[in-house]
Amino acid sequence: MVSQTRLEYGFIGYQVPVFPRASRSARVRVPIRKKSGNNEKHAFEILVSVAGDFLQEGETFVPPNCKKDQQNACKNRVLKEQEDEIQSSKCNLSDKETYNEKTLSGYHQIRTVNKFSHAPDQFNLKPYSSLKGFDKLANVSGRNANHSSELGISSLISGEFSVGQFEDAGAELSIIQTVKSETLQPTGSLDALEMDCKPPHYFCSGSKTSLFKDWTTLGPSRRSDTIETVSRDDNGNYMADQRIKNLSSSRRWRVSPNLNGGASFRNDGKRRKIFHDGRTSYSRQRSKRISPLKTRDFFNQCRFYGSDRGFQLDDRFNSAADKRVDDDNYCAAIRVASSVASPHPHPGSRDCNVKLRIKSFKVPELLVEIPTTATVGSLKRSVMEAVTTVLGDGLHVGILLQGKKVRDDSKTLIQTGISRDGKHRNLGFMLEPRHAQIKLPRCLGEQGITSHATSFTLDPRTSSISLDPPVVGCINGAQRDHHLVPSLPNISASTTLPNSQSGVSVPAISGEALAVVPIHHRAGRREFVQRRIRRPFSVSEVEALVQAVEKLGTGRWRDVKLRAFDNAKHRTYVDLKDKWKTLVHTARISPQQRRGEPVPQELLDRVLAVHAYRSQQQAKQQQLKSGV
DNA sequence: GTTAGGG
DNA sequence: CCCTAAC
Repeated sequence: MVSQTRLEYGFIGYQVPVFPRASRSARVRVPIRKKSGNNEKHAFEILVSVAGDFLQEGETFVPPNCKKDQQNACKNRVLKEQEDEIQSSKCNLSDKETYNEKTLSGYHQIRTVNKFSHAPDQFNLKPYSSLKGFDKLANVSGRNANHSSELGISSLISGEFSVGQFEDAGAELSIIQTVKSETLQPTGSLDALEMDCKPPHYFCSGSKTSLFKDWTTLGPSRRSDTIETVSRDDNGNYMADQRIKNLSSSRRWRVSPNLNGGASFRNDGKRRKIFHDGRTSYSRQRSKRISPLKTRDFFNQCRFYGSDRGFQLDDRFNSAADKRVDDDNYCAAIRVASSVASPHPHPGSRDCNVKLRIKSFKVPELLVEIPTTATVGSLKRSVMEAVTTVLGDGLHVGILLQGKKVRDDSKTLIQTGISRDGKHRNLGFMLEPRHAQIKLPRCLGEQGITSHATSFTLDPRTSSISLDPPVVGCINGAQRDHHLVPSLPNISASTTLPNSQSGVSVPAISGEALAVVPIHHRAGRREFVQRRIRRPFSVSEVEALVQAVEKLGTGRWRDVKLRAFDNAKHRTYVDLKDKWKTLVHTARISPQQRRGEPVPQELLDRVLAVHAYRSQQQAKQQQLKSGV
C-alpha cells in the first residue's frame, strides 16, 4: 500500500472587489502519494492552479509558506503556461490588455488589469490549515463576517471544494462541490428561506485563466432587497453577482444537529445520509469544461465540478410578487415573475461588457393546495418539503430570451443576442430544478416561461406534498378534485368479513393527477435515489384500502392495488401493505397516541376485525400443519 | 415480480 | 417509506 499524505490548503473568505456583499470561499484538498518526492511541489501547483481559477481580475493569490525555489518553479511554470495560453489561444482576445498587463506580483496574479470603475483592492487569499468545517468558511469573510454568520441556511449549504484523486502527473483532478450540513431545523416559523452556495465556478480546466462563468451569491438575508446581476463579457470570461430578492425576512433556518423540525425533517437516517454526504446527494454537479485553452500535463485532465445555487423563497403568499389564490380550492401559488431592466453601461466598462440587473428570479412554480382545516404549521412544513425536494436536486439558472429558453451554454452572449443594448427587457432568469427536467404542458406554459417550471401540490385531504410532473396533465385544484375518491356507500359499522359479497362499488383511488416523485434524473448519473415524498394516506384512501382488504384479505396486495388503487400511481402494493400494517397498529393503540389525520374509529374497527379474522385463519392453518 | 417483515 | 430475504 502506498501511504497517503493529505495536504490541505485552503483559501477563504476574500472579498470580491466591485461587489462588496459577495464573498467567496473555497477549500482545496490535495491528497497525494507519499512516494513522490515532489509531492509538496505538486500539491502546491495544484493549489496555485485552483486558486488561479478562483481568482478574478485584480486578485492575487499569495501561497502559504512556500519556499523560494518552489515559488520560482511554480511561478515559471505558471508564466510559461500563461504564455502558451496566450499564444495558443484562439479565443479572440480583443482585450489584449488583460494579458499584456498581467504581472505576477506576489506569486500568482490573475489579470491585474483593473477594468472596474473603482479600483479593486488586492485581495490575498489566505490559507488556512484547520479544515474543521463550514463554520470557518462562513465566519471568515472579511467585511462580510457579520452577515455571513447570519446566513443560516447559507452556512448549511456552504460548499466545499476538494481536489482529489491526484496521483502524480497526468492524474485526474476533480473539484467536486459537496454540501456539508447537518440537518435542518427551523428556528421558528419559516418565513424566509434562503440558500447560498459557495463558489459557483465553471472552471476553466487546468488553466490559469479564470473563467468564471457564473457566480451567484446571496446577499445577507435582511439587507438585500433586490436582485442584482452584473455580468461582464470579458472575452469569454463572465462573472456575475446575483443577489436574490429578499421577499421577506424574519426567522430563518439554521443548522442544527438536533431535529424537531416536523415530519419532513425527522431525524431520519436516510435523510441525514443524504444531507451529510454532499457527494452522494444533490450537491453533485455536472462538470463543465469550457476552456478553449490548451492545458498541459496534470492540469490537462483537471475536471472541475461546481456550481452555485441560491434562491430565496417566501411562503407568505400575500407578499409574493405575483399572487394567485383560488378560493374554491384553497389553492395558492407562489410566483415570482422575472424581469430584467435595461442595461446600464458600466462607466468603466468596454463595449463588450454587458451589465444586467435582475429584479427577480422566476422560481419554479409552487402550487400549494391545502384544506382550511390544516394548520399553518403543516402548511409551512409542506412548503418546506416541497422546497427541499426541489433543492434536493439542486437548482440551476435558466435563461430566457424573448420567452425562449437559451439552452446552448456554449454560445457567447453576443451570439445569443444578450449583449445588444436595449434588448434586455426580454431577458429572463429562472431557477430550475437541476435534475427534474420537467416540462409543463402547454396549458401551463404561459409566455413560454414556465416551460421548465415545477409545481408542487398538496393533497387537499392529506396535506401531503408532491412534485407534479406536468406531463401528467394540467394540474390545478379544480381539476384535481374530480379525481377524488367517489363517496363511499354507507356501509354499516358492523363487521364486514372478507368473504362477504357486498354488492357495493369498490372505491378506487385515482391518483394520476396527484404527484409523482421527481425521479426524472439524468440517466445513469444518479448515484443516490431520492427518498420518496411522504404522503400520508387520506381517510378516503384508508377506506378504500380497508374495503379492498375486506374483500380480498391480506396477502394479496397486488390485487388490492389493482382493485382499489390502480390509478394511484404513487401507491405501490408495498405501500398498501405497509399502510395496512400501520393501520393495525393504529387501531390497537389509544386514540391519544395516534398521530396525523385521525382515522375514523369505524374504519379502525373494521381493520381490527379483518385482522383478527385473518389472524385466526392463519392460526388454524398453523394448527393443521403442525397437528398433522 | 410479489410477499412478508424488520428498520 | 425503505430495504430485502424469500418465494
